[in-house]
Amino acid sequence: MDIKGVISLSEQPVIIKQIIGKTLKAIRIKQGLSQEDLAQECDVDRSYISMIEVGRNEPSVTKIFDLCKGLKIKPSDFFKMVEGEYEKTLEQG
Amino acid sequence: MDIKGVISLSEQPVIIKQIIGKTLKAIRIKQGLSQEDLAQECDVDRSYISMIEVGRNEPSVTKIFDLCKGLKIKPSDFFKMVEGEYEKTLEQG
DNA sequence: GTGTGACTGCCAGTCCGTT
DNA sequence: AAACGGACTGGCAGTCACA
Repeated sequence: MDIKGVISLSEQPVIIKQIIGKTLKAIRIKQGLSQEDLAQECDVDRSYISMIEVGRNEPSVTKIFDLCKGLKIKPSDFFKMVEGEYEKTLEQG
Repeated sequence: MDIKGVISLSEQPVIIKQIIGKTLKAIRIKQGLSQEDLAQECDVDRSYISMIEVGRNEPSVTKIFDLCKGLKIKPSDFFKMVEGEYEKTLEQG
């Protein structure tokens, strides 16, 4: 088994949904919004925002696009952040 | 195959899953891979690849990361393509 | 203003047949 | 072979009520 196999095993190495939640929360806080504010902006349940941020639910891509609209950021920027955090987590193991 | 014809008359403005499928297929074809090749690479069912490409299923972000690994591209690049197509579709209305 | 147990409906994902 | 699609099911997305 080579290096590649060690790093990129497919079992359950990095939990993406937790990274998504962490990223979402960071952006929301930075913008001075409450979960409730964001929920209304995106027309979703407030507790749903909570679940995402805590890493209990993984939102679909469609939902992420909605959330990004509420946050007034580009989805591609959001995913870039997620990817960065993902790679960082992989390195740390 | 054009996205426009696929959009239903429901309130959904743009169907992200259709764009994801279109994007995935374009990349796969460009790399000269069959659905089966990619399925094996990502350890998923072959017909699942088909469903995504046809726009019947919307894969989770986690699955998209898996698929990108199989395609050897960066997820952020994938999402950038999706976003580009999304905005293009919005303009056309 | 935020987290969470409990619940339900729906859809992601698979199996298998068809082309 | 290579792709599509009908039919099925388990699990999770998403909601509500409360803490």
